Amino acid sequence: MHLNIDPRSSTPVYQQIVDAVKNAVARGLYNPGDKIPTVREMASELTINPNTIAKAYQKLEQEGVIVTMRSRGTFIAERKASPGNEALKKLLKPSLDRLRVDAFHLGIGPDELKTLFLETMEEWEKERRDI
Amino acid sequence: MHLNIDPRSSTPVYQQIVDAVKNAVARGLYNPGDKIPTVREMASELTINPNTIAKAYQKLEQEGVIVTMRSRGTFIAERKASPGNEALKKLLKPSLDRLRVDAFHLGIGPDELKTLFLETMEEWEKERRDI
DNA sequence: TCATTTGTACTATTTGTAATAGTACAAGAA
DNA sequence: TTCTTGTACTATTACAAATAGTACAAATGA
Repeated sequence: MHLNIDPRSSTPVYQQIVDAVKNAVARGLYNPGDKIPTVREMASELTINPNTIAKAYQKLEQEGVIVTMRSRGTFIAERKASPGNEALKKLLKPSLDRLRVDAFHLGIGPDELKTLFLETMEEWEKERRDI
Repeated sequence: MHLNIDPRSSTPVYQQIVDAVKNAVARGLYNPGDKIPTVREMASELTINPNTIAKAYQKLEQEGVIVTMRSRGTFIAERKASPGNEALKKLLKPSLDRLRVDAFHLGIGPDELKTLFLETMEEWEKERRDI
């Protein structure tokens, strides 16, 4: 579990941990059932207070990314199925709009953005062979 | 300038203003040369401290979204050209990756995400006829 | 049974950022 | 000059993040 945490970043450390774990799972670096380090282990690895790690794990569990089993450890959760849900798709709308706004102010038009998006999607699909 | 600011949000008020203005410009609601309210005007409209508005305007000027002219007011800047810049495109990579990760954890696969993305792009192009 | 492991809970403290309040200044317009 | 408008500065309050330290709860495993 090599996480790059930047204590000087404006995004909170616990949030960086949440993001990093979600990223690793989405990339297939961790699969359901895999054990991740204990709160105390990761705290000493990263020289971060255990409370901060615990907070990150609690958020990850709330989001259904991991499951914790007392005295056994913490594990990557089974992936939720639930596709086709319209409500869920709407959760992505703000991110998509944000992307469009950012692109605009970088001087990147709709066509270029489409290309960049499709390129990124292809990269992801190459890396993950297990989806 | 009807901005919806939520003082209880976790994102700072000045950042909400920055986002709202960038959003309005990207949607074509404001065009280069348009005057936006003065610091004091917007402060009294939104009942927010002028210092907070000033901070937002300073950030917007740093990003090249607006230009301020002392004693005249603040205006939407000319849009920067600068397309085709590889470095700029790389700035969008984190947002694109983030989108992919969020979609994954919502149970939305690559194909569905592509569809959602293209739908969003079409909506934007319908709204803006002046790009 | 009993020690160990592991996540959880709690309080106190420090630090940094956001926001407000109030005042004052600088530069251009009228 | 007077007014407008953005800018700068200090002080203060409020809140979230992070650390530190301690203790507890539940399951494991010898």
